[in-house]
Amino acid sequence: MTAETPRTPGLPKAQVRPAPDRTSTPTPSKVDRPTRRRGRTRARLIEAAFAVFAERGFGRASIEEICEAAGYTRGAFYSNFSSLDELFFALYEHRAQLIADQVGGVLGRVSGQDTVEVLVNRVIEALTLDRDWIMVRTEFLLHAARSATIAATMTAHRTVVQETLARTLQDVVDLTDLPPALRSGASLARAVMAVHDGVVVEMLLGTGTEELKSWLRTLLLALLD
Amino acid sequence: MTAETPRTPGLPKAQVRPAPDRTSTPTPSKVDRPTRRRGRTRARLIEAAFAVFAERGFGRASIEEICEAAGYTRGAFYSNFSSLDELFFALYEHRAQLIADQVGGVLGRVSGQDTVEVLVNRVIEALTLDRDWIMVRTEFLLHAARSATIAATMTAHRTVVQETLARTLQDVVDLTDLPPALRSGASLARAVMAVHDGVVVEMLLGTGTEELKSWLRTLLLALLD
DNA sequence: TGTATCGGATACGTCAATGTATCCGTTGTT
DNA sequence: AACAACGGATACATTGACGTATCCGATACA
Repeated sequence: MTAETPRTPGLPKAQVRPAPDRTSTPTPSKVDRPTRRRGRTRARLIEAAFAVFAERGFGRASIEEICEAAGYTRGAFYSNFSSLDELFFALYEHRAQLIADQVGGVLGRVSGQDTVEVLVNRVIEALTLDRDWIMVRTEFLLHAARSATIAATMTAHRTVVQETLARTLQDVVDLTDLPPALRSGASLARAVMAVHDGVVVEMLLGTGTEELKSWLRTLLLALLD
Repeated sequence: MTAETPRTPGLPKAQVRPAPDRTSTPTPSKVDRPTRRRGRTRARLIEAAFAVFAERGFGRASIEEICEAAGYTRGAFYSNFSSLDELFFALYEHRAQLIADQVGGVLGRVSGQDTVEVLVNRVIEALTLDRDWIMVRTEFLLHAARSATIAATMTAHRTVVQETLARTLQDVVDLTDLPPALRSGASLARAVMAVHDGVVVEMLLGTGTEELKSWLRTLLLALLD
């Protein structure tokens, strides 16, 4: 009940199952590709989970609540995931990928000779300050703190972003005089991420986005200039 | 069952109840002071909650689990708190107070003329890097993100620490050349807390305490020197 | 168009956790 | 020492969320 969003099926195609032993591949393009409908359902559940986790928190979110928000019943959930943790994990990977792409997009190709200020502005532009995402990310961080496996996943994603940042910040290394320990793109990237992580705490306590961007700029310039 | 810690009562004295209308104060020192036993029970429940929240997370911790860890039954809990949130709140206030005291203790009186490096070392010494506390604090931060009231509480506590830091950092303002926006004890304190908050994220992902202190020192020196 | 199969819905049993109502031992007072 | 009140334990009823077993409509392939 109270479902008003999807309710519109999709169009399957193939599945991941035990593979009915197709010795003679009928159509060369349907080996184990997951069904279309399935993909949509998964995606919708993940999106709904994002909203619910952001609003209620992981601890207080129930499977049913998420399904309701997505316009499905628990049957759909259990058909796609085996636990709430698994969904949470999938959600994190999905969004983290988006973030990485975004950062990569904005900082993509280094534009040769820029001033530090210009570089800082691009970096700030690239870093996310979306409150919902920050909240979900923070919950995930807490999970990582309790599971080496999850921590590894999160670290891996951070590394991707960090490396992108490092390439951009490589230029800064020569533009300004930095303490020895910070004289590398990698360590500068690590520093920028730390500052970002720190500033973001204030966002959770109510500071507005613009104010925070300004504060972030101040800090980064103080550090890098 | 499985209780092996307290189980030893305390000694009452008075209570907060509707006050039996004592018009003629019998003994001038027992107006509404909470019972001794009560205080101990509360304290033990709070300590147990700290351990349980740190290990299992707020979302997965049950009231019973905490009572068990404290050596009580749920009866004791409901006699002292009305919800898990309330206990969590009390726990936060308790620990936050300890932290504030500690920071105040270490940075208490400013020692006149120190080098920036010495000041930074004292600041680092003062800032907590206790993993359990960081985790509980992060959970609380997430609650604050969803409740203006809780956010206000947390901000208040941060302000206390920030002001202590500000007094200490007041000296730095003249010792080094900083960007205009950072030329005050208050903004420097805000910056130091941001860096601290940022570095602490790495701790949750597995970086060790010493490594982190070193990294924190690097960042603070780069910022302040 | 027929049909095997897939994806999600429905219905059910289970369990852990909650909150309350009540009881009993302990404590401080007279 | 007796007593009144307090603090915590015990017992109980309730509920909400979970996971599973099964069913039905939709879909792709022949």
